[in-house]
This record gives sequence, C-alpha cells and structure tokens, in this order.
Amino acid sequence: MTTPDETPLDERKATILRAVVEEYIDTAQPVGSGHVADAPGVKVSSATVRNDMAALEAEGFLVQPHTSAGRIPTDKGYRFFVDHLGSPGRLRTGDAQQVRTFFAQAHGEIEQMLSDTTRLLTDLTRYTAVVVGPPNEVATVRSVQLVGLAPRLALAVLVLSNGVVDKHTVEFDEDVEEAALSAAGAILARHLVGRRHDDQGRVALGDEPGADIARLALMAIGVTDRDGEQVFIGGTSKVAAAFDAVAQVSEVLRILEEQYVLVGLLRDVLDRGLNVAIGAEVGVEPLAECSVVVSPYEVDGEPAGTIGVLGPTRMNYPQAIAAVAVVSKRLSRTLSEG
Amino acid sequence: MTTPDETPLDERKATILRAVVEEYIDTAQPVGSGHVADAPGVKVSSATVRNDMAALEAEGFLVQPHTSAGRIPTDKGYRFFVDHLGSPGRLRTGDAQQVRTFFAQAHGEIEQMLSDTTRLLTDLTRYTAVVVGPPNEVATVRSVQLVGLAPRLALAVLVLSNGVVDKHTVEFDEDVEEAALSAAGAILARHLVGRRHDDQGRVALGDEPGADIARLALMAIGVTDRDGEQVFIGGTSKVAAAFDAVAQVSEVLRILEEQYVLVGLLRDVLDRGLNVAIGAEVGVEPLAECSVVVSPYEVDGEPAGTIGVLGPTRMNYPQAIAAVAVVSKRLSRTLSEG
DNA sequence: TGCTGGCACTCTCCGGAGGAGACTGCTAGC
DNA sequence: GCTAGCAGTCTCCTCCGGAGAGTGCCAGCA
Repeated sequence: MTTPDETPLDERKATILRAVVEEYIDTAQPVGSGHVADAPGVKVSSATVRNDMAALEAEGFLVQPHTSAGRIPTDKGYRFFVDHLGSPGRLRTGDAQQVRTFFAQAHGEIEQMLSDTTRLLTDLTRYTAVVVGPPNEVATVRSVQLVGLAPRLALAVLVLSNGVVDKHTVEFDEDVEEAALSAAGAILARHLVGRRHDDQGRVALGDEPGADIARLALMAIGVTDRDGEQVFIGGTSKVAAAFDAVAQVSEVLRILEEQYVLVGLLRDVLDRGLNVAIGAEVGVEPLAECSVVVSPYEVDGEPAGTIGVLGPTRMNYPQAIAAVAVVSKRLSRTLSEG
Repeated sequence: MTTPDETPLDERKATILRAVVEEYIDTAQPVGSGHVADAPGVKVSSATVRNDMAALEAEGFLVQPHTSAGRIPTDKGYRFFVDHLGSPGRLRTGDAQQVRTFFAQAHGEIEQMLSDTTRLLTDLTRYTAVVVGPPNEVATVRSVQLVGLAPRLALAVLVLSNGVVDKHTVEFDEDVEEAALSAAGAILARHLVGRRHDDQGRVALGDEPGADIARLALMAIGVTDRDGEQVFIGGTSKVAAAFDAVAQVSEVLRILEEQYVLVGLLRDVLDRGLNVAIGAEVGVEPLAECSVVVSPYEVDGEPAGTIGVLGPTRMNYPQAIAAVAVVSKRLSRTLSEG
C-alpha cells in the first residue's frame, strides 16, 4: 500500500496529494492550500501545505493552471492516487442492492443482458459504460441450420456455445430447393458442430450431394466481417455532463462511434495489465482528458469479454473501480451458472 | 407549390421568408434586412424588406431575439418553408454516387445493413440518423429450432421471413436430453412455421411426448420484452456539433438513449402524415429545438420500418429530405429484391 | 531543523462604463 | 408603393478597477 513506486512520497505529501485529488474530483475547481489544510488527516498549517504542494508540483504530481491559482492533479498524480491512496472503495448500500436485484432478475439472452449491464454500470457510476461481448472465435458450434428466405437466398444460422447466434446470408446463382438446403445443412452440421467457430477454414467437405451448397454456405460463414465481438454502449449523455466544451464532447462521442477503436483501446489497457488508464495512458489522443476503468469478465472460468466505464480524468476512481469490479464479478457468476 | 395554406403569403413575402430561412440555416445568426435585400431573388430595398419582415413577425413566421437584432424563423416559419418554399432538394453528385456504391455493395444480414444505413445517412446529412427495423410481429416464421446450451438451458431460435433471427432462452426445472429437445423442436416447428410471429398465443399444443417442453419454449418465445423493433442510431457526435449548450446536448443524448421514446416519436410523426416534424411538432419537450425528417421503407411493398434524421430546427431541410427520401427508396429496393 | 504566521504579490473573475457595430422603425420624399 | 435617410436601441467587446483567492517567501519560534 505504501510501497514506494518510482518516486517515494513521504506520508505527509501523500496525504496532501490525496486531499487535493479528492477535493478536485468533488468540486472540479483548483484546490488551494487553505482547503487542503482543513481536510481531515492533514494536521499541518496551510504554509506547510504550500511548501509540500510546490514540491509535489516539481515532482510532476500537480500543476497550477496559472500562478496564484490552486493546484490540479496531473495524470501522474491521479495514477499515484489510484495505485497507493485509493481507499478500498465500496458501493453505497443502495447501489449494492441495485446490483443484487439486477442480477437476480437477469435471465435470457446474453446480448440483452450485456446491453442491460451498460445501463447498470452507467447508473452506478454516472459515467459512460462499455461492454464488449465474448469473441465468437473461441466458442464451439452447437448447431447449424440453413433456412431458405427466397428462392436464391438462404440464411445460415449458427448457435454457439456461449449463447450467441451467428448468421450469414448465402446467395445462390440458381434456385435451390428446400430439400437440398436441409441436406446441405445436415452436411454442415456434421462437420461443424462441436468445433470451434474459427475452425471452419480447415473443414474439408467431400463431394456428396449437397456439398456444393454447403461449400457456399461455409464461405459465407467464413466472412467474419466484424470479428464477432459485439459492443454495447450506455450512458452517452454522461459525456456531455463530464465536459463543458462542446467540441470535446463531440470528439469523445466520435470515438465512441468508432467501436473498433474502443475495443482495441480496452484490449490494450488490459494487455498492459492495467485496470485503470488515466488520460494519456488511454493512448487515444481525443481521450487525453478521459480515464477508463476496465475489468474482464469470465464465463466458466474462461476470459470472455470486457466491461468498463469511461469518464473524465477527474473521475471518482474508488467508486468507479468498485462498481466495475462488482459488476464484472456478478456478471461472470451469472453467465457461468446457466 | 404556391397553394395558400392557412395564411396566404404574397410572393414577395414568401421570397423574403425563404431568404431568411436559408441564410439562418447557413450562418446560425439572426438575419438582418440588409442581407435579405442582397439575397438573389429579392429585388427590393432593405427598407421594404424591413416592412415585410415586421409583417412576417406579426404573422408568427419570424421572431427577433431582441429589439434591433436580425430575425430568426419560428417553427411556423420553417414549416412554411418546408411546405411551400423548399427547392426540390437534390443530392450533391458526390453524395448520389456514395448512395449508389453503398447499396451496390450492400449484402448480407438485415441488421448489419440497417446499422450501416445509419452511417450512410449521417454521412449524407451530418445529422444524427435513426433506423428502426421491421417489427417482427408481421413476419412469418420460417424455421424453429431448440438448441441445448446447458443441461437445463436451451435456446429457441426462430428465423423469420424478413431475415431476422429471434431467440429466447428456455429454462427447465430438470435436465432435458438432446433427443427430447429436438422432439419438442419438431413439434414447435410443425405448429409455428408459416404462421405470423405474433400468432403464437393462439397455438394449442396437444399432449404428445415432448409437448411439455414445447409449451415451455412457447412461453419463452411469447415473452416479447421489447416488441421486436430494433433501433439503430448513428452519428450521435453530430448532436454536439448542432448545439452550443452542453446541457442541451446532454438532454438530446438522453432522449436518444431512450429508444422506446424515439420509436414512439417517429411513429407519431408518420401517423400524423408528416415527413418532417419541426421543433414543438416533434412532441417531446427536450427536443423542442430539434427537427426530425422521417420516411418509411418497405419490403416487398409492405411498410417495414422507418428511417430518419434528427437535427436542430435550423437544419438544412431540402438536403435532409432529399437524403432521407433517396435512402429509403434504395433501401426498400435492396431489401425487396433479395 | 522544521513548522507556522504574516505579508507582499499575482492572477482570475466580476461588474460597470463606453464605444463600435448591426439592425430596426419611422418619416419624408420620389 | 417603394426607397433613402436618420435616430434610436440593443448586443458585444474591451477596458478598467476592486474583490477574492492563492502563492512564495521570510522571519520567528519550538
């Protein structure tokens, strides 16, 4: 907890830094030495606080917007706060209750549940929530079916072990009978069921009757335009509450529209072994004043997807971290028991 | 085109109104008599324009933000512009090309196409786009299947004639064998295939083996939590570009999150026989400064869903109307030919 | 040596004053 | 019936000065 990381910080400075971060998160106003001296836990005068704050600024934990204004935490300051100062962070009792009832009522399709989860996370944190669904690649195929929609058009419907239904249209050059379709469907089922969803490439179909149609369907299935990870976003209106410059709101919203950027971003953060990315750490320029709190969730012990919240760097980290952790844990449990 | 509606407007006043609306759409600044007098088509002096503008204000087509400022169109002013003054409104050639290539490449799943359509509409208009998918109720069932996911959990997968795949989890009190599942699936298929999707309530299952399981599945299918109309939204970042008050952006985004409000709103507008709803006409308080341009689209001659754009009341109506009309026409054609 | 009280200084924010600019309404004239 | 011109009005911008908040530094005290 007090392990020195890069820069050792004596206890008093750490306490002062915490006070600055907490007050700034609360008020969004630069914090002056007077307020810090009044904060609980700080037992020295404002003059002493001033000295320490100047030192903290020299070490890169704080900045002044201009001379003779209070101080604001830098990314580094937030980072130290999150790593060493964050109080355990528990949900308010009402929120814990909300999580419980949410997952008690949860049932049904996985997409619906993931989508609803964004709403839960947004309600808990008041930040924008992102939920990434499990990748289809690692799931096994439970069922394959070819259903005719029009004389030359069919739908290949795959049910995967994770409950996701994957579908692809198949177009034919000539009319195909219903019987031929189901024959081809049976062939596909024989070859695909039980295999991993990304294994189709290695399937070799024979030349039995219907194999041609099955081959066409297989090609359609192979076209995984998006790599299967569905993204659910909730609470976009919270972006507007977090910033007061319309241009910034617009930029953040634009990133949220680029779902592949978002997915890559979350993956990057987790790959770096982080649960929290702060400001520049997020690695996307327009999100330089945003932070992200993420957590993977699991299904049957296997990592499945990611949940997270996105807010301003001045976010309430303890609360957000607690909310994300609790929701990911409960989500994992709920998805696994089915 | 020049048919007097409620208030007859002589030709000069109409020209002046048009000039005010067009310039205000362009600049977002109150328009003064001098600019109007300079506008093409206005052949009188600014003094005369002033007289007419005062009259237009008295009749409710224009307002002044304050004395000695230029004029801004009211909802009524925009309405008259849209009904009587809108030049035909054609796409720029580049845009027409974009629409063509978009629909030439379009293929595959209906949801994917509808989702991509929001992006197209946003690109064309620079406003937020909304696409409502076809309701499942009127589609007929093409295929039903019960797929086991876990010992006590199965997925009922329905393929509908419109290409939508509907799915519902079914929970059992005790373990169910794969064979029993497929038997029940066969029963369901026998009863449901060919019927309309909202007909299940009237299906009477016998007491043959497997009917119990089939009944459970039928109940699950009957739970149409959302009434099946999927909503796709694109270009939310455009909301931030349209307004300069963050609070307003936030409110509009909140409405966009409430998809049932949005669907109801679009339906209302169409029910009133309108393609354009302006300001208060939209009927939702937080959208009082927004306008909506909508159009239904069809599949095989049957009304299927709705597309639309949402922007500020000072939107470029001719362009938006043209874009929505073209896209809905091409979308109908593309969805019907499959 | 380290903390504290005090003090001079700096910088933002706010409100009022004054001028520039834009636009209007009105009136007199063509 | 239209137009030119003029006086009046209102916003916006800038400038100014005072209030307020906060800083850095210094001298004094434990």
